[in-house]
Amino acid sequence: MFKAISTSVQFPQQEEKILQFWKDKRIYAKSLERREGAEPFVFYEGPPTANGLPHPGHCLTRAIKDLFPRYKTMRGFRCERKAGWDTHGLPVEVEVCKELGIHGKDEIESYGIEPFIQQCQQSVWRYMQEWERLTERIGFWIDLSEAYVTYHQSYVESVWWSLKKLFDEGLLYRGHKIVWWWAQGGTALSSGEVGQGYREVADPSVYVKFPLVDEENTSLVVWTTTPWTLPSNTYTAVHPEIEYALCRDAESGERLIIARELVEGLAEKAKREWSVEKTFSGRELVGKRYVPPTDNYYAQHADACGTLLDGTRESLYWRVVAADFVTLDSGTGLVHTAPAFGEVDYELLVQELKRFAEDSEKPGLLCAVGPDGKFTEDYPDQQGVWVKDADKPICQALKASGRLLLLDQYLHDYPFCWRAEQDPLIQYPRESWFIRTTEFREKMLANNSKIGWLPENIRDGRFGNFLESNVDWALSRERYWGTPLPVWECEHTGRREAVGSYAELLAKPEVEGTQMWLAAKAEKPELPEDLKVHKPYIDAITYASPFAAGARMKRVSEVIDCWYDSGAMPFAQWGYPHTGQEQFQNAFPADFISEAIDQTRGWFYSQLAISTMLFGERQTFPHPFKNCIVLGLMLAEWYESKDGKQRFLTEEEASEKLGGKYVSKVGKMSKSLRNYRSPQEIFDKHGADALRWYFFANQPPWSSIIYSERAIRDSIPEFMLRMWNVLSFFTIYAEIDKFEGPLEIDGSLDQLTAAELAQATTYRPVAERGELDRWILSELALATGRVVERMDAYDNYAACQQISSLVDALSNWYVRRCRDRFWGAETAAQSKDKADAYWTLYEVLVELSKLVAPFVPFLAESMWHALTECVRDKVRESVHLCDYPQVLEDRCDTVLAGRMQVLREVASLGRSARMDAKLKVRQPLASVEVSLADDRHIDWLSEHDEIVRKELNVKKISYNAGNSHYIEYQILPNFKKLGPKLGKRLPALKQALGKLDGGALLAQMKSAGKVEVQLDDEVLTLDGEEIEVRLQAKSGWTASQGKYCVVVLSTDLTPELIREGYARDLVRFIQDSRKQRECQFTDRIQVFIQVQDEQLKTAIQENEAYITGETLAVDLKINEKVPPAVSMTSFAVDGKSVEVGIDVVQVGVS
RNA sequence: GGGCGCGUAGCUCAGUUGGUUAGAGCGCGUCGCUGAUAACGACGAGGUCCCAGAUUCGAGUUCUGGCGCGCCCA
Repeated sequence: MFKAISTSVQFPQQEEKILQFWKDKRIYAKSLERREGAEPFVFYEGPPTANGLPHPGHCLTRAIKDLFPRYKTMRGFRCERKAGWDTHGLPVEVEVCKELGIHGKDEIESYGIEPFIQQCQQSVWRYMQEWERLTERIGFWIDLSEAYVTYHQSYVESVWWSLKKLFDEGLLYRGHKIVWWWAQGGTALSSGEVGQGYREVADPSVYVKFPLVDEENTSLVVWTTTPWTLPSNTYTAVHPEIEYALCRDAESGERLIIARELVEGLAEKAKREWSVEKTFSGRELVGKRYVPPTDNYYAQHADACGTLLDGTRESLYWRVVAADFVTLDSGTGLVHTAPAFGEVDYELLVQELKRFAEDSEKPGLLCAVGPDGKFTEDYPDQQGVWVKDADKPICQALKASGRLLLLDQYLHDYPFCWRAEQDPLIQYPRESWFIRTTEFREKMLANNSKIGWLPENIRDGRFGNFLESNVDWALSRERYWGTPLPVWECEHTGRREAVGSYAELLAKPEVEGTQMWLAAKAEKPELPEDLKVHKPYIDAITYASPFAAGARMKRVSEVIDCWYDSGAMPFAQWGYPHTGQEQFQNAFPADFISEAIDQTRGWFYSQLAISTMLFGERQTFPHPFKNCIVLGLMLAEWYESKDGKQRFLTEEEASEKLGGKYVSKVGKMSKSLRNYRSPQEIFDKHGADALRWYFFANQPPWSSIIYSERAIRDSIPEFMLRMWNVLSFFTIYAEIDKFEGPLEIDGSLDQLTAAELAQATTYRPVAERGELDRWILSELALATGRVVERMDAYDNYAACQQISSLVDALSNWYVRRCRDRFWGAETAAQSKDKADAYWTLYEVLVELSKLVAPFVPFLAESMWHALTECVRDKVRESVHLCDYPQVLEDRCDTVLAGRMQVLREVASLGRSARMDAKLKVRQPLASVEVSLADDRHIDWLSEHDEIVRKELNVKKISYNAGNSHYIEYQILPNFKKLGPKLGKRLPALKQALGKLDGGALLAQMKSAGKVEVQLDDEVLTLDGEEIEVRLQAKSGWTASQGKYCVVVLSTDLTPELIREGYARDLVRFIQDSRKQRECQFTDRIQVFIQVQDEQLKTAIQENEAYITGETLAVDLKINEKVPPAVSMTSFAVDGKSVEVGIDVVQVGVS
């Protein structure tokens, strides 16, 4: 038996109950147990950091990460889901510094590294609870209790193992690199961090003259936006292919060298008159020596020379060199090169160094700036001055010495520290550790080419390009809270070795320093063991050097980039290879991962790079992941007052506080602006399913998604509520009719498949049921097939569209057209048709609950429970323990689908035509005529149009194809078919067909099966496939036209039809009264009517049986005495007044 | 400056190997239907499919060059 379910439902509360049910009954665990031994579907969780609050963007990733594992589990795979947390890195340190009120490395060190990292370890769990709550609330099933954690000893040791492997293969090395340097914080920043800090600023734009040494009164003109780098100038770069010009200044007579193309523009800017004396290629400039803008280094090294490989002599500094990176986009075509402060500049120096012989003097790295960002004694003029503060005095000095040609301002984007917004970053040379990823470029590309990227353009676009321009991975960080680089160095020889685990370290000869950890632990027993593999404890451990007798091996001081931690996750989550070898083998590579697009250079790369380097012996790509959905950016939507004074409101708040005067805004989500609402608000107001469905069904996941409360709210009526209403409808009548459903079945039940349901006594073979039943079951089967196909291709968006249109078909056609089958007086046991209707709707709902389970898991569970309550102990306790629906091929009926589509169009056009004629549907009409483009379905339609007659409230529908006098027929060529055949003659054919009588052509086609058309000198014969018939109602008729047909209304009304319409109006009014009186569906009533108008009275009397039947009235009391308890309400039917009152006489009679 | 993506109705977006009448949802307005419905249906916008060229019998769709926006990177 079923219990009626109310249509008013509070999804959020319902979801909370489902959460509790899942927890109490261990449903997630059971869903895994059920798949024990099944083929695995491997999912990797990209670890979030738990030291910040989760925001709406995380909801999307967590939703999509849940969807596919749920789906695959229902499809029969075993999908373990291990959670993970990213816990290392600069953001953690910065948070802790904030709390402690300290800034910069000096202060950390004086605070003490030991207490500092202890704080860091604590800090990473700050928002753990919020994260876990979000994860659970959105319905993301993942094993949080066994989460991997990047600071755990086993994880760190896995990372060490991998680094040792790279070290032993010569892939981990120490070298120079120009990094983005945060001088105040004393550290390099990762590219991701730098990217967050770009801001538009105005920098000085200076054009400086570099006088040539060997040509009097002639200067190179060089441009820079960083005057502070001029004291470290080393070379001037030109492009060998670009044309340069020697110009003469009309006034001063001095000669200047500038790229030919830029002469005029620059002269104008400088307000000078320059005449070009001659031009030459950049190649001719190469090697020319010049005087640098400041003499700090020049004074000492002006004539320094070295020996080249070919034995010739070359000056070390201040000459023109060739470089391909020089362009004419800005500047002068001559580029000031300071290798200490630019990556390309540095590269140029490296190239230069290669030209010199092994034993020669070589150019050094000129760098007049210290790591603190201040000038050193190498540039005494500004010693101790912060570089940016030196721009002005340097320009002044240049002006004084006559070297300054032009001073201007230049607007451009420049990076600042993302944590300290006032601190500009500078490029600066540092020694650091690198991984030789460039050696694996080809392999990484090959690996990438096999990955199933969604969207596909990531492979050859963003990600592919990134791999193409791969540079060695700058691995080390001069920080504290991170995986320590496991390299120990001999204090005498400088030789190094890597260590793969803590045990391996302790097994080294003459180990010392372990007591530091032991002492800390003794003092604070609560410290987690994991800290012993971190700074400073690990730094304390030394051992005897194998390279020099008596020397000690000491660890290098750096920690590593935390991106390496996350990229090592495929094996480190198991502690591989020290532990978890089997788990690793079983869960590598992943079938599926998903993160937002910002992970392209982050987790997607770190995983691919590490895996490619480490598991190169694997012959089959891709690894470590096969498919990856790259999610779009999540944008915030908010409302604000027109003057922008009140911002970041919800729509409700805005309309409340600001009246109508507000505007909506969309923008990037920003932590500092706090322009988004907590996900919890959405969960409380609308529920997790609404949010999930909005994410899955409203756009492909890789397009950017606006986190719009309104849009999320809209997904409730559009889809969820519609489905819920159908469920509610079913249960209301199933209860009234005592439909037993699966209770009829004595045999075994499990998950209510078609085969199980077929055991029921009143369940009839589908083939024996009516058109509508067969149709909706066919729609279900067809939709199931398409959903599975799309989901297997990781295309949730298209899958959702299939589900949506299925629910629309169910609610707006099947149920709508079947309602009276459920209202009949006979019970389901008595009436085959009624039983068919129940079984059909029941089965569709059961399968639908499984179909939507991965998408809206809460709603699906509620549906499943409502549908299975009566057989609870016999069937699976959760829809998530069921198998995903199978496509029942024998139920797919595409012919029926096509016919029903025409039928639905007839109904739709009929309503449209009625609208035009201002004839409301309650007014019955004698007939309509339907003109079809072809006669394929005519017979079927004539037999099965009862549903449309009811829908349109007409007595008769007549059909024709090609012989209606209401219709004009236009014949067009089928362009697709005839295009390749006729080519240029197609427009002529179109014209020729247009001139002929369409009706006649159609008749010809009918009788002969072909038409003949005169085209030029030729007669073309066209078959039915080669022409297209287009219908148009002739003017003057109430008609509506669609894709397949035209519907023409007969608007003639007889008095009888009019009276019938009156009766329907009355029924409608009585039903409304029942509703207002809150009558039960089965209550019997007495109807009192006071009516004077004779026509109306006749109408009521004539249709009494109809009226009482529809309204469950015992009888109608017309113009009789009304008991005082009955209140009368008057209303007008077609302008004729009538008073109606009702009284319940029998409660709940079924 | 480079790479990638996007530009279609008031808003958010679909638009399948090119086929002649370009769609959906939302919002808004009007009307209608309704004893499942907080729903639903119909009608309304008269769309320079960002612009310009090219290919083609035919271009929203392909190619080239612009313009604008977003993201990533310099």
